[in-house]
Amino acid sequence: CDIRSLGYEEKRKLLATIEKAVAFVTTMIFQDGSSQLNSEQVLTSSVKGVVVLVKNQTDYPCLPGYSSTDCTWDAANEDDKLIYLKTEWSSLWEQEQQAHKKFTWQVLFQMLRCKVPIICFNAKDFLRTLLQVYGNEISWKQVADSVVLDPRIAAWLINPSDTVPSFECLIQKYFEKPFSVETVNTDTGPLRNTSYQNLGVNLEKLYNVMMDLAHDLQVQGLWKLFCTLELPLIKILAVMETHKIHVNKQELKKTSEILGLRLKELEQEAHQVAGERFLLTSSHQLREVLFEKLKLHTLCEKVHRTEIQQLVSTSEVVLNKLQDLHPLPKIILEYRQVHKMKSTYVDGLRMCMRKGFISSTWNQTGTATGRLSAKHPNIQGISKHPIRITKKQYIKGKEEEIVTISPRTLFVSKKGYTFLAADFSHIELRILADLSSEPELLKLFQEPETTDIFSSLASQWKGIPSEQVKHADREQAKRIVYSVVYGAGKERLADCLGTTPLQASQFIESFMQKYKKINEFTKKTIEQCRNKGYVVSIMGRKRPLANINAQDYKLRTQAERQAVNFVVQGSAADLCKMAMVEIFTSVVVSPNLTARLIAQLHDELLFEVEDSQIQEFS
DNA sequence: TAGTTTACTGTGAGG
DNA sequence: TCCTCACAGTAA
Ligand SMILES: [Mg+2]
Repeated sequence: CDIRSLGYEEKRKLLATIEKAVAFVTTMIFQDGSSQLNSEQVLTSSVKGVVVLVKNQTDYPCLPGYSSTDCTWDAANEDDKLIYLKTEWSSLWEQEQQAHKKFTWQVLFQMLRCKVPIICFNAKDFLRTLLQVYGNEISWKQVADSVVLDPRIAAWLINPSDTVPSFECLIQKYFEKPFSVETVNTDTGPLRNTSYQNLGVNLEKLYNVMMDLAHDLQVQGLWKLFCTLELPLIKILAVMETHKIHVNKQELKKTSEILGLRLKELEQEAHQVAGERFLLTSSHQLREVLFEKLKLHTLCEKVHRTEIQQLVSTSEVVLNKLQDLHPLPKIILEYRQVHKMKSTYVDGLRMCMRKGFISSTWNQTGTATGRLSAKHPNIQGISKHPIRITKKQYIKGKEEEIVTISPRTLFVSKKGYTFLAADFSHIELRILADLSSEPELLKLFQEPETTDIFSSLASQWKGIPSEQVKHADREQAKRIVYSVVYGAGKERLADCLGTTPLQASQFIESFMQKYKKINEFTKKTIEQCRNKGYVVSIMGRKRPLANINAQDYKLRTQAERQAVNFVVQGSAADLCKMAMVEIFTSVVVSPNLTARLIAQLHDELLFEVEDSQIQEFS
């Protein structure tokens, strides 16, 4: 039904029906007539309305106890209602339209409030759009209270390596019966009968595929992970995406100019010492200058090569080794640092800016390990370290000024609010200690005198008193631990530490000797993966690794490293998500806390907290 | 032909 | 050594 044709009594009845529904299957409709179920990229055109299939059948197979045999596709229940809710109004001043608008959000509000599951492909986009359209009528805490199901996330839990690009792909892969998606692209008229029916058919398919996936999740022991972690996260991310972070626009413009000037200077210097003009940003051209013209690599033992083409690399580690041979590498190193800062953190951020604010897009199904990822901007990858650059003061004459630029300070909290971060301490290493039961490592974590795990580790490993552990020892211990655990070879570790491969191999050997149980853990993990074809994290998250039994050595050993890495990184992701859900929920249920979650940086949560609530929130 | 799009590659920031 | 995203150059 179209709610515009309903009378008062019918509207009242509809709201009552909604209360008693078993599920809502829904999609947004866009201006161009497409929906979230079309394979073409959405979000290019604005939202026009929402279509909801209200499922009312009483013999509905309840989710946890679902068995796929009672599900028949053609039995679209007659009690089911398909409703269209128009969310955009051309002329709001007409009283009749005002009434429609009010009723529309009453329906949507009811759907969110009544805890009946809302099934939606890309549910995060749906919830975010509701918050954006009804920002004044619906609060973020109300959205956080709703119950949503997203089959895309279910599919990703079953196999995190394939991300399911569209609804069509989802149907092809997971729908028991081979039906194709009905094309719904009629860009004329509000909703013509044909497209209306096709949408109904597709929503019915969406419902059924969600049921099938729910069953699969239960069979694979992923149901609890899905319900307690991933589903609540959908709402959290939707709410996060509606919160805008203020960035210092003037500062951004100014630093872009300063960095641009410095780049010009460095470019000049580079051309001068190279004796020719070339593009400093081109690794190909730089390689020609450094290695074909100047032949610097011949004066240096064992230089790193590129992955695919096996050419001599121009990466930071190589340039560091070449520093004493020629002035060019040092100039390039600084150029790269300044260029990265300008292109990614200053100009890149400006591109993401809308009216002085930014808001990242979060991807819940983009990683193979269960982590989140962010883009536009990638707020998880903003540089921590400030850089110092010398700025020539042309106006005042010969004076030089040193300015420091730190990308993170470009983000500013709202007036009266403060950024507050909470993070885990060495979560991956703790998980490793737990999973391996390595006694020496466990002891270090349990000892109250351990203030810094890597310092203690360096002390214990090298047998030197903890007071004598230097910063370099700590850094070395840190690198060795993570490198060895995830299976780095001696060459890679040597590159990483700046030592010889021989020394690196001795480090690996001595580490394995001292912490035998860690080595046993990696062996056991690989063995389990060989037997089952997949590895499992603490919360039961899975990663199938088809190459674990491959003939090809390179592919097989890669799968082995991925297996070990997944168990640790994936388990860490589980715990970080648990913390995220728990802390977010505690803010939602609090009647007075107004703190907003800004970002998740894997093991760190960043909030914006009202100044007067910092104590209570902490 | 000139200009745009796409995929791949190398590099470097985060964890 | 694993998992990401952004940017720039290059060739198709
Ligand atoms: Mg930390």
